[in-house]
Amino acid sequence: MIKKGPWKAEEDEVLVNFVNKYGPRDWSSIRSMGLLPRTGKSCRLRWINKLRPNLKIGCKFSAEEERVVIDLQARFGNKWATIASYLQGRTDNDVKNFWSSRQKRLARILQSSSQCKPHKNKGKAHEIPTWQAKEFINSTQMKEESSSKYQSCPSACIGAPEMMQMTIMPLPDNLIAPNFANIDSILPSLDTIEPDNLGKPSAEVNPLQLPNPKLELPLMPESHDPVLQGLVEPNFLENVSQLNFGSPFVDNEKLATPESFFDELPADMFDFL
DNA sequence: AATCGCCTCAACCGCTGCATT
DNA sequence: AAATGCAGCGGTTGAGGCGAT
Repeated sequence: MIKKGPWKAEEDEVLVNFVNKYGPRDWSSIRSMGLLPRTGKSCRLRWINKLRPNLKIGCKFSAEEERVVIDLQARFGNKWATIASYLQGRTDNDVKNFWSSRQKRLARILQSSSQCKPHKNKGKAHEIPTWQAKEFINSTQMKEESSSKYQSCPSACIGAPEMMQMTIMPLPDNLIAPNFANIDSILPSLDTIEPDNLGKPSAEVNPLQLPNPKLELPLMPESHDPVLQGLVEPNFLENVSQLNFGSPFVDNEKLATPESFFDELPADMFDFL
């Protein structure tokens, strides 16, 4: 009979003793030896995610870690184990959970911003009123039209004629922000990461929190979540107006109305941030 | 105080690649 | 070369906590 579900302290103890004695391998022998009625797979997962030494248990991702995950996800995609190898004390499960909850959060922001109905979670700090979302779109478009540096991505020309009639926030000339549509431009130093390090266990890679001259990621403005922080700041519109939402995944012809705009966006459009 | 919705986290599942037989 | 088992990875789900109403 194979046991599933939450682990008990006694089971953890048995598992730790096993690893101390035989090392983190031969997981299936834990069951065959009659030590635990768990699959080797389950034992391995428990060890990696909870019992392994030097894990950051119950510790939220710091702003720095969040920034690293966001940057590396843009570069590597959903290679959670690879990303986790750059974060000391974090597992692929941690990174995966962080990312998926962040995605849900962003998706909900877009969703609530695109619907003119009362917000279910009133009071949440990251809510965006619809009017803000609309100006968000407009200011982005105006930026596209007014700045030649965004012309490299024509698909950023989003919106419809009626949207042009909306109030436009003036764009301060002194604002400087990276062109997030080209994620590589904000990841210059990642080019220097040695490929040989990718995929290795964190103990073998230079974790971000250890001295690593080759991994110096550019700092975003101080924030907990760079996206949400930017959205709730007083200068929200000024910030978002700097963003280029050009995306190869957006079919411009479908973006006929402000209402349809958010529906057509890929859920991960904010990944550029 | 009760309810609801969201968030986080732990654990499982399915799949793939690799090593061994 | 084929079969098998194992390790590892990414996706998904469910439970519990927490804050807002």
